[in-house]
Amino acid sequence: MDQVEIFKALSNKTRLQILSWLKAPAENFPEQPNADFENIGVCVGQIQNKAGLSQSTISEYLSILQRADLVSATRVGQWTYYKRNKEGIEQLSKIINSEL
Amino acid sequence: MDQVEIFKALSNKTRLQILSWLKAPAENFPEQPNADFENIGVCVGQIQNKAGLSQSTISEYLSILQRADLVSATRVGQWTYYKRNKEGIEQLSKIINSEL
DNA sequence: AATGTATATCGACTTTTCCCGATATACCAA
DNA sequence: TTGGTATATCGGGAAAAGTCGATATACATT
Repeated sequence: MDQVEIFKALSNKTRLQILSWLKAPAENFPEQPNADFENIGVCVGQIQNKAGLSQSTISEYLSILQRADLVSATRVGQWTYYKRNKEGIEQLSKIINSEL
Repeated sequence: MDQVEIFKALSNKTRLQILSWLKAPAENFPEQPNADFENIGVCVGQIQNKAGLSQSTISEYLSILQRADLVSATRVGQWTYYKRNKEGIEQLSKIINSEL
């Protein structure tokens, strides 16, 4: 993964917010029926509601975060659940500590 | 300082390189007469030579990095020396560890 | 099979970023 | 004070990102 792409993914207020919401889903989202968001993540619709941007924009933002390895996605039925990707974020932390 | 501005500053290959060069100036730049770059930093011209972009572009890039608190500048005579800003980079590291 | 819901993708428009050359400013030396 | 060097700022054209509404796709329910 290109480092520049990681930082570009983070260069947007809404995407930063999404990432911080996904750090503590229970504090930031109402409960979901049939899906434990601590394990599987939060579905696109909930993130969209909270962010207040259009569905297409949020879907694209989530895929930008995913391409940067900052979140991961799981499809279950008609829903896609996104959650924070611990490894990717640790990787970023390492880049900063070793290269900058 | 706005977090988004910090990540924007890092969303560019050349600016990331500059920052990594400034982490170890002695390894990345030829000696400068009359200026210890470990203490005071590296002048714009040397950075420009190494980066291979225009003078105006590099000057602007350095000021973007400075506004993000990632580097600091010292003017001495006709030269401006830029160096890595340890505090700003530590701050960034903290943001990532605590908020993302 | 038909309809409804969740998400992804497309096309378009606007705003921002990239990067340049030209010019301005600051400082130094003769 | 004139000219030279280093850096900053300005104006602009091309490329990328932000964001939307419309449409496509995928799945579930009847």
